[in-house]
Amino acid sequence: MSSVKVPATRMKADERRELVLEAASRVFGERGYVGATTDAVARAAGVSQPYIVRMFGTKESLFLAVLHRALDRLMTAFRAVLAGHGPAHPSGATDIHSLLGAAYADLLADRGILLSLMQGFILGSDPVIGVHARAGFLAVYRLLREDAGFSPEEARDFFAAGMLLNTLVGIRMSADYDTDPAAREFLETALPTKVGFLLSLEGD
Amino acid sequence: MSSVKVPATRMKADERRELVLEAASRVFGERGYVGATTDAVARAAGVSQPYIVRMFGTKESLFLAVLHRALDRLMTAFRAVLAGHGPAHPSGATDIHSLLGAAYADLLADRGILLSLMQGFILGSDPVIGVHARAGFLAVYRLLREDAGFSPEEARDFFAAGMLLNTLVGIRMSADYDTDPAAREFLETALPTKVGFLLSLEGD
DNA sequence: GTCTATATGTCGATAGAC
DNA sequence: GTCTATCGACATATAGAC
Repeated sequence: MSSVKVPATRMKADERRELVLEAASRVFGERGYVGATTDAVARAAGVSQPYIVRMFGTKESLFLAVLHRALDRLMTAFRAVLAGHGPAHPSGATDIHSLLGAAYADLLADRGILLSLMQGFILGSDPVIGVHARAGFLAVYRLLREDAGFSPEEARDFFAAGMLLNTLVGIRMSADYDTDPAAREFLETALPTKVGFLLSLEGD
Repeated sequence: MSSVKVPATRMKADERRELVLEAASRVFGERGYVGATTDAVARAAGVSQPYIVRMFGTKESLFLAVLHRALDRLMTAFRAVLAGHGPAHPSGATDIHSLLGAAYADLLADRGILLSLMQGFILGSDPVIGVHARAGFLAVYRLLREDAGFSPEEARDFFAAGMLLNTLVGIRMSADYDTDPAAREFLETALPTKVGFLLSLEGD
């Protein structure tokens, strides 16, 4: 087993950047901001650790890039729904609530997006990351209130459902699906259309 | 300023343990599991760092103790409500939903409880902590379903509201209360009876 | 019961070659 | 655009005194 590092094939900056951000989202989502190492991100992206630092300057700005990428994906998906360009709801529902909820759950497909979002959300006490996390959170809130026409109570309940989804993914509730009836009941109640997909993500 | 370390006054093991757990809850809640250092916990508790390790063995088992303490507080508060011994609801409501919700929000008084709970919840991928976090989460779920008589949908919605509260505290949304109308509206909608208290917790 | 001193390991970041 | 080598800071855990 020769684990000699072969130089990664040259790539344009933008492509490599997106590739690294995707890897970083998964790593930050799994281990959290502090727990994730730039070395783990580098290995996940197939490049060297100093190159990660070279590209993003610091671990902190790498995380900020990951956070903003996640927020961009979220806002883009929501705007597509509001413009009538979003995917159909699995149950056939056509109301905005259901469609936005489904769009949010669909972000699960891009592993790490919701998890790194959530990691950012609990870093509110960090003087730099906290500012960005709150700004992003509130931007989504405004989109719901102003563009989607939600009432404050509807927006609150929508966010509550979203935070529950984030938490269920973060706690890896699907790991107990087969062995604990309560876990199974909870998952079937909270995200009936996504349980199968969650279970297919075995081993992080 | 002589910062020479004076030996902490001798104390019985149980008292010191509770004192350390309270300090550790705050530190873990603010910085997360990985971000918190045993040294920061030690300083917050007024003892030396090696003594923390001596008491709990490892940082991991210290966190597990913090997690279980938080779950104990939660379950105890809920059982008191169910036994009719809980505090009254600030709005005068007497239904179980409102009373349990108020009991949950009251845990905010013990700084760090809800935050370290949430920290545990997003550590599901950790092979040790994840197991304890899921077990605790599901124990609360069973209490709601079996002892409080909630339907699966009611339990889901109750948890959703709880996870939203945890997230709002974690992201320090109250930091934007005065400067961002959206933050203000959200906080007033999501936890009308607790905004004042949250704002009084200036500076973590 | 509690401390000081320190070994050991790890991580982010820099220097510099190709 | 990408790598290897390495420095310096910090954190957990151990050893052992009081």
